[in-house]
Amino acid sequence: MEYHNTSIFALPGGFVQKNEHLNDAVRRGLKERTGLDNIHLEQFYTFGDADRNNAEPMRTILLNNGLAPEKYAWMLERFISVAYYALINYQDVVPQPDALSDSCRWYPVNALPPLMMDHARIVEKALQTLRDNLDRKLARGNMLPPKFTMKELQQAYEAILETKLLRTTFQRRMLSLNLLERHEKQFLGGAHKAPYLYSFKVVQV
Amino acid sequence: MEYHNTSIFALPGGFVQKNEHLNDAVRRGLKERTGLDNIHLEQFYTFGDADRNNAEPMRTILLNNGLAPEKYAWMLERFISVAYYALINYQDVVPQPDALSDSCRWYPVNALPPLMMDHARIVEKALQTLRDNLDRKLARGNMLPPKFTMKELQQAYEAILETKLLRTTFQRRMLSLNLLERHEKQFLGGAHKAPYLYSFKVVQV
DNA sequence: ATTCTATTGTATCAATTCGTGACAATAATA
DNA sequence: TATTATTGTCACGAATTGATACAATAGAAT
Repeated sequence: MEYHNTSIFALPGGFVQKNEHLNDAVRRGLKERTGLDNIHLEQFYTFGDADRNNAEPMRTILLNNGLAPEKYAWMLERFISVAYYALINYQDVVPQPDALSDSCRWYPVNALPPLMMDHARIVEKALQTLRDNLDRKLARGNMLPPKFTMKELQQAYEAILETKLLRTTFQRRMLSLNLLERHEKQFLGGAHKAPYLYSFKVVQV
Repeated sequence: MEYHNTSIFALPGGFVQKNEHLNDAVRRGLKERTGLDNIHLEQFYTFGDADRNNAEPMRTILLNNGLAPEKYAWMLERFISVAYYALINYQDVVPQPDALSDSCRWYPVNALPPLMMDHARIVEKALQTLRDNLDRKLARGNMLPPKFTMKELQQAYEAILETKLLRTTFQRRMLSLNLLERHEKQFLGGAHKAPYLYSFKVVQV
């Protein structure tokens, strides 16, 4: 997300209202930027160093939006950020900028613009959290369609872990995890045997 | 921790000062209650429901401490709690109550008094977090002395996971994790073969 | 219709890891 | 010196994993 006329890039975020549940505030933010609703959001860390807030960029942002910094003094103060990620299919979503920003769009994680404050660290921590114990996380995520092929599942793993996996071993392991339900075959592919479709079983708490 | 004359029990906690790092605030709280310093603290979740704060018990606590609720109105307001745990040897520590409480002591997790607000859920979440991927966590914790026997290590696992583990398998697995360094033997035990001492290798980032 | 092609579901087999039991090697004690 | 409980390690079958092979297709090309 880039703020108006500033070349300052940031992760999308927002403030929690006085009587709003923290989780609701995050859902609200997600809805505003993406239109998405009913998405599983995973809280992964709370960043609370006092010096992570930098009044300067914030002042610049306000000024470039025609807002008097004195009137929005609270925005320049120190705040604590509770960070969340969601797993979605980015092709389904065109993110919308908010009033302060002129662009909000997807970037590959390895080609992010320089981010303000400690936002790069936040991305790092999100990836780290996501990568360990991926199995249960993909099931709760919203990255794959309700029904998907084993190949799509494998590609999701490979994208997140940034490694290649062996097809047969992967398939055997996935099936043994007992998280998948097998459905009818999918016929509309190429000139080859059609794959089964799978879905995640309803969550076993 | 029990508040003065109230039968209200709570996990020890505190507020973050305006210019204090979040992590420092937690360290400060730990130091005040336990005298412990340089302990690895693991942040595990941030609890932010708006209705988790309940003004009533807080008002009772203030009144029973001779404090006027009007003067401490901010304490009755909604706040967000960032939760941390640490792994320590509880026998090394006698926790100290603070100004508002008349006792602060250890309880077995399965024999906790009824806790105020959502503190029982916080304990639950801490245990859950701790239990998965225990291997790396014990190494960073401060539960075991710098050098310990394989048996002590196993007992730590068994205490946390609340299961019995097989001695041979456990030993083999621990050694294969490549986290331990073996030292000289320990001679002061009973009438039997003396065990080796081990320590955790310096953290491999 | 028939052949061809790429992908998919499984089977197979060796390599590795794990569960289990056995056993020899002690420190202290009697 | 014998006794005793605990420890380090080995041994062996069972289970899991890595790697390769191969038959079964769904559609395209002939």
